[in-house]
Amino acid sequence: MTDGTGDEEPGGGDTDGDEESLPPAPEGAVTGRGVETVVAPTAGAALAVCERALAGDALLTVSGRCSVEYEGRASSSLGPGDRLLVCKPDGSVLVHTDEGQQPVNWQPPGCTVEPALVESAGEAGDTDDEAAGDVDREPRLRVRSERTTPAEELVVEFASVAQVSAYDAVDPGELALTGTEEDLRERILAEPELVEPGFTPLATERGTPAGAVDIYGEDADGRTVILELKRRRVGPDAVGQLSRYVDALRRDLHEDAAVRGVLVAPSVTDRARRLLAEQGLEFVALEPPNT
Amino acid sequence: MTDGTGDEEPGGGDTDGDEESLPPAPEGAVTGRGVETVVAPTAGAALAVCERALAGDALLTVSGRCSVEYEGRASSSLGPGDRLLVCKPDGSVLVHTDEGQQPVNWQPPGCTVEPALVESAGEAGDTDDEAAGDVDREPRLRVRSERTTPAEELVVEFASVAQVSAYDAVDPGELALTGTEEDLRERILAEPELVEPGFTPLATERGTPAGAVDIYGEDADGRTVILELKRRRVGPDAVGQLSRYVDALRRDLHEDAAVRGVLVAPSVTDRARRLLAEQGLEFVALEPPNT
DNA sequence: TTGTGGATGTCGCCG
DNA sequence: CGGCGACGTCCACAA
Repeated sequence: MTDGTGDEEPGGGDTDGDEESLPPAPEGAVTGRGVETVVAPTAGAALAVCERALAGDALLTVSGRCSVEYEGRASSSLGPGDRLLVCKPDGSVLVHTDEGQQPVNWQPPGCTVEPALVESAGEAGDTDDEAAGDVDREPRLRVRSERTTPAEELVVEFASVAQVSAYDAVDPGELALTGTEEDLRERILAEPELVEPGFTPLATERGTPAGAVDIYGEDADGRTVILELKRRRVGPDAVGQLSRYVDALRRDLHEDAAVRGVLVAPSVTDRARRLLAEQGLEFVALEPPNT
Repeated sequence: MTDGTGDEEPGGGDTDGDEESLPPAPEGAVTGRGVETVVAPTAGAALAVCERALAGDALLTVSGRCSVEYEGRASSSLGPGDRLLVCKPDGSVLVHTDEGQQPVNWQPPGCTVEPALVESAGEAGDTDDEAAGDVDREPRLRVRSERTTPAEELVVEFASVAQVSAYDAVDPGELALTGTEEDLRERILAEPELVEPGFTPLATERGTPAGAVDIYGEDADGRTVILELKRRRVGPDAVGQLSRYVDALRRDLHEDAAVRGVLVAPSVTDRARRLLAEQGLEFVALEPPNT
């Protein structure tokens, strides 16, 4: 399936037989162009779509009222709210609220993802009377994701599922990005005089005891020059980085003061400029090509 | 609308009248629990749902075959593939492929989002014959997002829309997170002897010419002590940070060698430990509470 | 608006 | 697997 225009239902993609009894598309499912969706599903129907998506390496999205618990490198708890859960076939999990570019909770690629039905939560201070609406005392959809090294667990429990979708996504596209630090390096290697007249690059990624230097070379007088490149305006952290490399290389070459350190970036903050001056380091304004 | 269990259609939420002629829900739309969805829509139907979602501050998701162009701080181009587009009511835009936790392209909150119909792309080396399938020579859905400072533009053009959904999400939830650097600070302020016997915190976020110090205090002998806190294992960058603060404070206090610098973190890499030793700085192993 | 540093940062590369 | 640094990093907070 490479043209994505057919009406194949997700979940039936590869019949590896590694999972017995994949559920059929639930009643109310709408399908087309690689999508299988149920709006306002029962918890059971939502579970069925989840299982079919996961078994068929489809992109799973669930919209609904949910709570989220995370435990691992840190711990977090998130009360009920309407959110979008995305589970990718590579094991990534995202929980997005209606705000912010970043997910409120997540799990990196490579995680296990296990959907299940659970009896209603009834955990944190629920009002036990029956006035809470039509979602209590019903089975709920819970999606649990886990990984190791480090051990991390994410649990999303839906009080109500607004929509569940499986999308059989095929993506051969490769992102072509320009304007990166790598582009800046290539620009300098092609035109070393952009740094200063007589500058000669000798190596990239040259190793020092403190790490690899972006560009290593020498100036018109034969002095060693280290370049630290940044694709955007730099602050104090970049100065510290350059400083470490210069110190390490001076020590390594056993000849003090013969190593110049140059920070190459579009611009520099005041504090960073001061730090550069204090340490006898230099700055050259140059930005990466963007086309 | 606060319970999210009704069947209100998104897009009709606030009739501010600032947009004339909001389109009606297109034919084939399925609604329920705050969701309005069309599977395999025409480009026109997809546009209608997009407009209704944006006008009603709903979470908009579009699944389909698309290409993506970005230009701004950098530039990128992404060829056709099946992806998930998410547009949030705060102006965030995400383009997710089937892999990776991070979006392949995005726009931060505060952007304008403008959906439109365009005549088929026909830009990059298309085969102009009619064998390309049923999506060419048809109007296409294009979503264009823009912001200023910096000027950035993102354009997503769909050759085929598999599904479009508007989700009227309401989220009052607040994330409660523990295990952060802030938690580590509070732990130290509550039990300063965890750093060393006789340590006395005097201030947090104390300013220096190099920036604010995490914890400022003095040891049992009355010497000034600076703490730099990290919630996880630290590398050379954290040493550089601490070093800057110590240097700045020594200069500021006009009394050399009277300032101790201590890095407090769960652990430290070899290289960072060496850097600490070289600069006469110290390390204390301590991690943030995680519950 | 800009500067500065934290983050469950994520991601890729390399040893 | 860990170290290291880039990233269109995003993000909150302070000046």
